[in-house]
Parts: sequence; structure tokens; C-alpha cells
Amino acid sequence: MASPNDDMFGGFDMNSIDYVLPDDINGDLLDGNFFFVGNIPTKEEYPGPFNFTLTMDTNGQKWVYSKPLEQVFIGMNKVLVLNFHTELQLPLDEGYYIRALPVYSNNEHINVPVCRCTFHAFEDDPQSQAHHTPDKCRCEEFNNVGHVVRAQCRDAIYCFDKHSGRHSVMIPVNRPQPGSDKIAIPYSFACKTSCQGGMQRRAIHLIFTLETIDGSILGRRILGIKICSCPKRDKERQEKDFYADKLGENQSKQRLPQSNNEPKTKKIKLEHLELLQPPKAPVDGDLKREIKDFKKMFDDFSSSLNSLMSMHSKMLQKMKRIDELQRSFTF
Amino acid sequence: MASPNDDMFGGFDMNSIDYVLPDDINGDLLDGNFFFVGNIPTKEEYPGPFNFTLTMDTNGQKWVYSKPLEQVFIGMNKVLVLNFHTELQLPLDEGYYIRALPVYSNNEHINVPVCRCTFHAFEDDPQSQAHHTPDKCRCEEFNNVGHVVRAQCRDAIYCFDKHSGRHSVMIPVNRPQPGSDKIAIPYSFACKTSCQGGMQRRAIHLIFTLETIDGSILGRRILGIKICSCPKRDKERQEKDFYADKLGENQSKQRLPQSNNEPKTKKIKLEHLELLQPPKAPVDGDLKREIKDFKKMFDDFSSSLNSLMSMHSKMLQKMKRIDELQRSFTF
Amino acid sequence: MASPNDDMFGGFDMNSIDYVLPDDINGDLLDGNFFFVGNIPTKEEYPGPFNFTLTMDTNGQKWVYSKPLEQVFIGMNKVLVLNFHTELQLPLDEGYYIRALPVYSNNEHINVPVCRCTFHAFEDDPQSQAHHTPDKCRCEEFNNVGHVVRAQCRDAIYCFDKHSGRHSVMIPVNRPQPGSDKIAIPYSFACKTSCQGGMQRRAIHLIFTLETIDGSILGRRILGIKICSCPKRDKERQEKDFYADKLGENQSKQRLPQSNNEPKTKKIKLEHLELLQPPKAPVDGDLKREIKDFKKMFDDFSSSLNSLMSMHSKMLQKMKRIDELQRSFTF
Amino acid sequence: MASPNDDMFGGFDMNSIDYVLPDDINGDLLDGNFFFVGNIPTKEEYPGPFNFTLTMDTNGQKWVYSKPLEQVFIGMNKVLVLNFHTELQLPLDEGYYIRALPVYSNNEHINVPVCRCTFHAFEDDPQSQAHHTPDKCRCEEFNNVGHVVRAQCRDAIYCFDKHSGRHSVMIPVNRPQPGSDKIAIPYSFACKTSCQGGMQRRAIHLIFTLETIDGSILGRRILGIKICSCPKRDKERQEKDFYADKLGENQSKQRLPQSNNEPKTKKIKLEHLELLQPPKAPVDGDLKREIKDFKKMFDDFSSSLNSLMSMHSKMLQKMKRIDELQRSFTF
DNA sequence: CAACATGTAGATGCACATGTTA
DNA sequence: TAACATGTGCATCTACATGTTG
Ligand SMILES: [Zn+2]
Ligand SMILES: [Zn+2]
Ligand SMILES: [Zn+2]
Ligand SMILES: [Zn+2]
Repeated sequence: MASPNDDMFGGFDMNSIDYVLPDDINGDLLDGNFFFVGNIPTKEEYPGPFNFTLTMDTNGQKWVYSKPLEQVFIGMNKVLVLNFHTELQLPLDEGYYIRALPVYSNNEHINVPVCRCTFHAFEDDPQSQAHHTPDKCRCEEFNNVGHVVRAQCRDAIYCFDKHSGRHSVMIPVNRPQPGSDKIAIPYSFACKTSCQGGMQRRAIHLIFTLETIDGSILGRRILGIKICSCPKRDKERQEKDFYADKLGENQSKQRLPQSNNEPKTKKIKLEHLELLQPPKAPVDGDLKREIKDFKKMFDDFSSSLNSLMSMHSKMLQKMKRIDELQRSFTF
Repeated sequence: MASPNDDMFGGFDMNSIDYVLPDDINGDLLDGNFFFVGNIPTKEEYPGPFNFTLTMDTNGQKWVYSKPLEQVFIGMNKVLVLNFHTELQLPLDEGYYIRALPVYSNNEHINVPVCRCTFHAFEDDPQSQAHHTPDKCRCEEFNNVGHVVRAQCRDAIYCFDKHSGRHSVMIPVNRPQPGSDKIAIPYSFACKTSCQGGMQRRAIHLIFTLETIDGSILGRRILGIKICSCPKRDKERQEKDFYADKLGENQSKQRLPQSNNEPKTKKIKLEHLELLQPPKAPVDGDLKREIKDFKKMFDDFSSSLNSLMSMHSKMLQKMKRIDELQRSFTF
Repeated sequence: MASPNDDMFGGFDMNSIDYVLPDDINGDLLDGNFFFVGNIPTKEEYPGPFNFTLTMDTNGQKWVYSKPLEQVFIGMNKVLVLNFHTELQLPLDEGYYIRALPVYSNNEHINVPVCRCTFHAFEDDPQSQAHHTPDKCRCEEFNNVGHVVRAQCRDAIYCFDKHSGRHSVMIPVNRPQPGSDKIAIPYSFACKTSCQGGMQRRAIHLIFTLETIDGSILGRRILGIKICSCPKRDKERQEKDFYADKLGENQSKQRLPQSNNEPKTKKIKLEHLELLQPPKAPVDGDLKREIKDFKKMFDDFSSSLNSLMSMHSKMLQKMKRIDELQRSFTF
Repeated sequence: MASPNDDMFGGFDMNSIDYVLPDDINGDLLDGNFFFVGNIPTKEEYPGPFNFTLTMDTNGQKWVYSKPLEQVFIGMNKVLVLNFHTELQLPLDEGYYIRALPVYSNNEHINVPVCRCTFHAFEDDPQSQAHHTPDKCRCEEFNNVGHVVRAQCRDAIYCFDKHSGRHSVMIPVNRPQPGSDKIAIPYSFACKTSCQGGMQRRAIHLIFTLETIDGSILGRRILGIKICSCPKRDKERQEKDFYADKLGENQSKQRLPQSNNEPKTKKIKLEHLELLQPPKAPVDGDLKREIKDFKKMFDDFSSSLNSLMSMHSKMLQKMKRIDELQRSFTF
């Protein structure tokens, strides 16, 4: 995870927080599109060959940034300007893009796409026409109804990946950059992290990737974000909790398995709409009802399968680790 | 508004709280259908010619009733059994009905129909097909998607008034009642009073009317209700506030509190309701094909799953073996 | 499920309870070994071509039988004599067997084999040598350590099915039967239904199948059983509950989906041994620990997969039903 | 037995309950190692030359302490932090340890070692390899399988005395203590007092001894403890019984109650303990192969699972489509 | 921004299930 | 067989998360 450091870009933007990480592993593995493990996007920072970095100006903003939590707190539909920068000049022969993709922070939900909630989506597309068929997205025709993350600029490209079902937004960076390759992108967010029938109080991270037109990934940066009504209050409370936790932790130095940048886990009620639907008697062998029932079963099954997948992906990691360990043994 | 009085139905049901009002004013004025003032239903109690009354058994229920507030507090989708009774025998030559209609308590919203929220409606009708055209309601085809108030019995009739845009539910009472005309109706509620994009924290009342088939109103009873997650807590708080207010009487500084239930003066007759009975029709060829396709996919999936299981069981064995081996080694 | 009727085998055994069912469906489907749906044995009664029946003498026994519950209550290691009978003479050219197989009553656990608990198994095989490898069972060498159901006769054959991991016991019936083919088998049970680390308070049924030597199934009978310390007390309590439930049910005639002979569901704590194991710090990249961790993850995954399978099998049923319904539609 | 006295460590920790006993009898008799009478450890308090004391903070803990019973009630695997203290500075030339040893309270069982139950031990060592030979203990290799009492700190030393067959845990206290020699040890307990095949509802006491490296005993403190599921309830009941008994004093008709803690008179020295440090050894070739195999299987499984997921996602689409179709039809 | 409204998750408590003792 | 011991499941409560109001 990024370790902010306020004074880089010497003399350039003193209030910018820097997210540059020391060159890390696994960058080389990723040269295709999203690097998915069963629909799970990577949340690893990756400066890449051009040292792709993310900074932000935290002064006088309407949002707040928590250093210890490495997280932005912002109101819905407010603008968050982020600065992206590459240390080395990008070759100009190609088109480059910065993609912003939201993912759930918690591993339990990381495999489900982050979408708008029914309530907010209803305003833009009351009849769910934009996503009538699951592998097709007509968001553009409906005010980008499905996109939580938006870029407030003309040249934003709203994307939908039909395999993962995820929405993201891309900004081209191929305009000539004077001096250093720095670009400021004004983002906004069209749902709260707490939206019922949407993110449902599940924390999210934003994944920013520097990509070529063909989807090759040249850098990746991660940023935690909470979209809520009282950013300041929530930031303060969470920081307080964070420090309290750290104190309690120090005492007995507990090893928490919280992999990735998964925050302290907390069970979330996934409003699977209590199906206490009126206990109707079997009116008559009604096909319709049966299909409906099956649909419910199938939905349950699917969510079960999802959690299975998440377990599986954890096993995959572990297996990798074991493999490494084992190889390194001398025998 | 109902004022409970514990000793009616002498020796009938000692745990029933009785809502009979001493014959009150203006009852005689109302002998026709609903009385609206620009889509505003009447919230006046009216025993009518048969002394129509509402009672309930408050013992050992999952909901709670606040006497001072004259309000029921209940969880979503929980059942509230209400007892209706007429002192005089209803003539048997006609059909009678008891209608339940929710209205906002506050005058500011009393003219807007009480509907389900986008979130909960989405479950039953993601494409808002049931209310595609404003003066038409196809709720019946969509699990009564728009109805907040439901009756958990077979013979419930779900109504929609196209002039007011209001949903209500009716129960026929024309079956011969032995002894007294008492009927117990199990209601449930498919949204919370706080539902975002629905009732939005606006208090509501239920209006129960005894009607003939042609819509003439023979009695009316009112009951405040709050559908929420913590009925007990909320009842207690609101009662506390209620008493606190009564003390400081003059400065009523509450937010948007539970009611302005003043009797309206001008009233208008409610349209006759369209009783949509779900017309049975044959399954469509398209659907049939889709189902067939799905079945095929499902079969494939199942066999795949089976082979997965067999792989899994082999893994289980292997894992056991590894475990043994590992344990037997000291390293 | 069997409907006991005390006076069959006219003059033969007046106290025998009869489990004959009117010839039922699906018998013809089963002519192989166990009829598994993803490791789920069938719990349907099937008299078969010889009208295979199960009776018992309920007088003066140390165990008790509850007619309404269709269940035997018996102490651990006590003997339960069951009488099996075929109406038609079995052809003598072949060997026949009666197999007794215990399964969990509740669908949630029906796919996991019924085994002895760690505590009781420990006495016979402290080092778990009998089931060192999962597809091999050396129970015979260890006092039949894994068998909950035992037959107290010399010619009992203790079986293990490596695919399902289930233990069962078979008795040959090929000795010449005078008059009617009746055989009395004395069973006993080596664990309680409540055994921690074994059945863990999960209700079970016994499945008795009449089989040929090659595993063809000629009849099947089902019997609920609870092995406990106070059979009488528990029977009485459960009957009381049963009747109380029936009363409450009649009132509002709720449609419970409790398929098969699954009793009223009750969540069971599957002592997955709270792994609050001392939060050890990562001493050093210890392969051993990693493997152990992986094992835990794998175990969780496996149990998840199991429940997935159970959901899947329910979906299978539903799909079948839909298919039938759909075919029967005229369009 | 400890008798709490609230005001020691004047001004030190007001919430700490202090267990210092006024120098009691026979303390001076014991200046060597454990004192056994045929494998019976001493349960006498002994402040020793440094006034060794035991205190605990009973505020806001997840466990409860009963003063009248002089006993802690705690859930399994929960942490109990105990504070040990010596009034006089320990000479720094030697290593000192605090040992925690559980013993049965009742004289009838005091001579049998307190061990983990078969059920809980099974998790860590299904084949009972750790205690294959009675005078050898390889607990360390099996997650300390035999130890009921554990210390949640890195430097815990798990001991086994082959003569008595008892497991205990020691914590070194030889690090320089600023000011007073106070040390807080977080203990946890890996079986319930009621565990079948283990403690089997037999009450236990913990014996804490301050020892030198060579086993000389410099102090001893005793604490009753019950590890159970409902600490609060059980504490209250036992206190009630305790007071009831005190009233009816004479007829002590309790079942197998919490203690006969009478001082034993004859004592014997405990053997020197073998401190098994887990010897690191290379991985075995067999294991390596198995892991490799498993990895392969797992990879296959994973890819299978992936394809399953893709099938599943197609089914999801189809299901959605069916749902739409079905909704749009009135049948 | 403070006070409040209201949903959620985890803790607590209670009634029951079930073994044990006498 | 009755009284008790003790684990379990569920109902309830409490603290908190988070939106809303003024
Ligand atoms: Zn939203
Ligand atoms: Zn709603
Ligand atoms: Zn057992
Ligand atoms: Zn145990």
C-alpha cells in the first residue's frame, strides 16, 4: 500500500501526497488486461517502467485525506482531483490511458463488481434498460447509470467489461505533456459507500492503471475511498478507531491474516431481502412460481459460489506461497 | 384517531384492545365512498351504521403498540393481525369488504401516494414494468410490487386507484360469521417507513374502511404505524419524546414527527377501483425456449460440478495423506 | 414415510408395527447401487417387487417408538431388534442382503457420511489407523471403529463405500426361510446422536435396503432414530413439541418447504473448532505452518463446497419439476 | 488458596485484585522443587522469599472472577491476563520462570494429569503421535496438542514431566524489570472443564510457581478456574449454591463440586523437565512429492472451477433473460 | 456541525437439549 | 426418574455507523 510522503516533485506541488512505492514484484506478470484471479482484480501497487505515480493536493478541499488510513473521505457527487505522473516520458507513438476501477476492499466481496445502487440508478434508468442483458451495457445512453466512478472531463471514456461485469472510466493521456507527464483528473462519485442495494457499507478501493490502447498495464496505483455524507466526522472516527486498535494490538502483537489491503473484517448484511414473502399456499401447479423459486435458489447458489471463489482465490495465493517455500528448501 | 378502551366484546377477548370510539362527530356526513380533497383521503374515524371497530391482541406479539402515541411499531415483513368487528349484523344480501390504505400522516405529504421504495420494488420488478404507464397498475403480475400493505390471506384483493395513484388491499367479509361479525386479518408490510426512495422516514397511518361492493363506506378506522428495524426501541424513544413535549408543550421543536391528524373538512369521493384479477395465459414460446436452453446449460453445469466434486474428493484424500506425512515429520 | 399399522401379519406378531407403503414411485429408477445425487442417498420408501417390509415389536423393550414421529429412541449400545419380511418368496438362486445405512435427516448435512465421534472412536483406534487413507477402511481390525450402526450377529458384514465414505452393515438373508421370508436383526448403535465430533446433535434416519449380491436394490425402508441417554424423556418432549407445532400450523397453514423427511430445521454448530489458536507471530517462513493454514482453508472450502452441493441437489429437483410443468403446458 | 485483598501495590493498580496471602504456614518447608505425593502436586500458596504474588484486573474483561469461590470463569480459547509480581527484586544472575500447571481440584482425581480431550486433541494430532510412548511428549510438533493451559506469548516454553505425565507452560521472567518485578502473562485454555474424554466436568486449579532454571521453587500461587461456555451464568449458579450450602452447612450434598483444596502433608520433588525445542529438519522427499502432486491436482481443480464459473456466468445471463421474459408474461 | 434517526453487527441472556448423578 | 450441569440456538439488547435536519 502506498506510503504517502508529502514532498516529492520537489518544488512542484508541496501538498501533493505521493504514492510511489519502491519497485515491487509481480509487475512483470501483468501485461494483458486486468489481471484477474477468478474475477478478482489485483490490488497491488506497481510503479511500472515509467514510475507511474499518484499524488493529490489535500489543501482546502471539500474532501479529506487520512494519512494513517491511506484513504480519501468525500461526499457524493463532489469532485476529487487526482494528479498522475510518470517520471519517464511516455513514448508518443501510442495512446495511453488512465483507468479508474472501484473494487471492494474486503476479500469477501472483492469478486463482485462495484455498481450503483438501485435507488440512484433508478433516477437515470428506471427501467433498467441499460443492463437488460448482462453482457451488454448501454450506460452511455442513460447518463452512465451504472458508473459509480466518473471523470468530470469531456474526453472520459466509460467502459464495461462483460467478463467481470465491472464498470470503469478511462481518461486518455496522449495529449502532449509539457515538461513532465503530469495529468490532473477530476473524479466524482455517484453513490455513497453506504448505499443500500449498492455498495451497502462495504469499503472500496480505487485502482488506477496506466494502460496502452491495447490494454497493457504500465503502472498501477491504489487509493482507499469512502463516499459518505460526513467525510470529516467519519475520517476522525475511523482514525481514532485505527489508533485504538493499534494500541490494543501492540500489547499482544496479534497476527491478523488480513491479506491484501483488506481492512478489519466486519460482517455485512447483504440485504438478500428477507424472502418472508407471504406464505402463499400452492395455488395450483404454477410454473411461474416454480421458476421464481428456482431463481431464488439459483441466486443463493450463485452467491455461495461467489464466496467459494473468494476462498479459492485465497487458497491459490497460499498455494503459491507453499510452492515457493518448498522450492527454497534444500533437500 | 382510535382511543383504546379495554372492555368491549364483553367476555369476548380480554386481551383485545378495543378501538371503538364513542360515536364521533361528522360520521354521518360520510356515507358515500372515500372523501378526498384533491387526492387526500379522510383520516377521520367513523363507526358507521354497524359500529365498525378495530381491535388487536397486544400480548406476546412481535410488534408493540404505544397507547399514548396510538401507533403500532413493527418490523418489515412481520405479521400484524387486526380484528375487525361490527356490532350489528351486516345484511347478507351484499358483499362487504375491508380495505386497508396507507397514507402519510403529515399534511405536507398526505397527498402523495404511499408506495414501495425503489430498492425493495427492484426485487419484484426491476424494470418497473408494473407501473409503466401512470394510470395503469400491473402489480399483480409482479408480486404486488407496489403494495406496502399486504394481507396474508388467499382472498386478498390488491387494488389500485388510477386517479389518486394509491395502492390498497381489500379483504372480503361476506362469508357468514357465526355469532358476531368478527374477522381477523393478518397484515404485513413490505417496506420500512424509512425506506429511501419510498416512504423516506415519513410517518404513515393506515385507514381501514368497511365498504360495500360498490364502494360505499360503512365505517372507517385509523391506525398509526411505523415499520422499522427496532420497534421496541423506537416506540420507547417516541413515547419519551411525546411526554417530554407534553411538558414543554408550547415549543414543539420535533423534526418531522408522527402526525398531523387533524380532520379535513372538504372531501371527495374515491373512484371505483379496478380489481385486476390475474388473467391466466399460456406460456410464451420464447420463454419456453429460454427455459429449455437454461435447462441444458444447467445440466452441463451439473455434470461439470459433479466432475469437480470427484476431483475434489481426490484432493481430499491427498490432503489427508499430506497431513499425515507432515505430522510424522519433525521439521 | 412409513405409516405404522399395528395389526398386519395377521396372527403373526400383533405388536409389530408395519412400515409397508402403498407401492410408490421412483422405485424403478433404482437398480444400481446406492442412488446418489452428489453423494446423497435416497430416503424414499420402496417396497420393491417382493414387498419388502419392516416391522418391530414395541412391547417391553428398552427402547421406545414414537408413532407420530415415526422414530425410535434408544440408548447407546442397546439392542434394537427389527423384523424384515418379504411378502413374496425370494428366489433362492441368489444371495440377498439387508443393508443398514445411517444418514443425516436434515438436508443440510445429508451429504456427509455418518461416522463415529472422535471420543468413541478413540477407544477402538486411538491412532486413527483404520482410516489412514480416505479410500481405505480397516475398521474390521479395530473393532469396527467407524461404524455407528452395528448388527449383533455373527454373520454381519461391515461395509465401506469409498466413493461416499459411508459405513454400513449388511446381513445375509440367504438361509432358507420357513413359511414367510422373515428375518429378525438385532442392531445396536455405537454413538449417540449428540456425540460431539460425530453426529453432533444432528438427527439421523436409517435406510434399510434389500439387495442382491451385486448391489441391485429390491426394496427400501426408512426409520428415524435417536440414540440418546434418556430415550423416554426425549420421546415425550419431541412428541409434545410435534403436537404443539401441528396446532400452531393448522392455524395459519404455513407452507413449509421441508423436503424429504427433513425435520424442522435447526441450525447446528458444527464445532469447526474455533481456530482462535494462539496468534503466533510468523516465526519464520515456516512451510509447516503454511501447509497447516492451507489445510484449514481447504477444509473450509470443502465444507462450503458441500453445502453448495446440497443447494445444487435441491436445484436439480426443482429443475425437474419445472421441466415437468413446462412439458405439461399446452402451447 | 488465594484470598484477594484489594489494596496492595499501594497506588499501583486500583483495579487489580491482589492474591497475596499473609505469609502462611508451611511455606518455609518448601524450598525445593514441586512437592509431590505419588504424583500429587502441592496446592498450597507460598509467597516465598521474594513475596511472589498474583493479581488480576477484573474490570471489563470477558471472563469473570468469583471472590467467594476464589475462581475464574472463562470461555475456551479466551485470554486471561494474570499479573505476577515479586516484592523484592529477583537477583539478576539467574534465569527465573513462572510455571502454570493445571491440576484437578478434587482429591479423587488429583493424581491424574490434566490433559486435552480426545475431541480437541484430534484436531491437532489425529493419530495421537505426540504421545505415542507415555514417557515422551512431542506436543511441540503438534501445535501443543496436549496442553490445556497456554500462554499467548512468543517466549512460552511448553513442558512435559515424564514421571507425572503432566503438561505445563513456563514463561521466563529474566528480562530486566524497571521498578518492580511485575509481569503480565496472557493465558488461554484449549479445552473446557467439561470436555468429554478430557477434564470431564472435573473442577481444576491452576498452580503458578516461580522457579529458577534448575527447578527450585521460590513461590507458589493457586487459582481455581472453570473453562465453560457460559462463564457468567455458571459463576452465578455456583455462588448461589455456595451460599446456600453455607447456610445448610452440615449436609453438603453437592455433586462433584469445585474443590477439596486441603493442604497435603507429604510432598515429593518434581523431576527436572525436558524442554523440547522443536528441532528443525529438512522436508522429506515423500512429502515433497505429495505436495507436488497435490499442487498439480489443485491447479487442475482451479482451472475446472474457472470453467465452471464461466458456465455459471452464462447461466446467470440466461436466468436474467428468463426472468424478464417471465415477468413480461401474464400467465 | 451538532443532535438526532435509524439501520447493523456483535454481545448478552434465556430457554431448551441433553448428558450425568443420585 | 428427577434434579442438575452445561452446551446450543435464538431473541434481545447495545454500541456503533451513518444519513438527515436545522
Ligand atoms: Zn446509491
Ligand atoms: Zn423499501
Ligand atoms: Zn460417539
Ligand atoms: Zn476439549
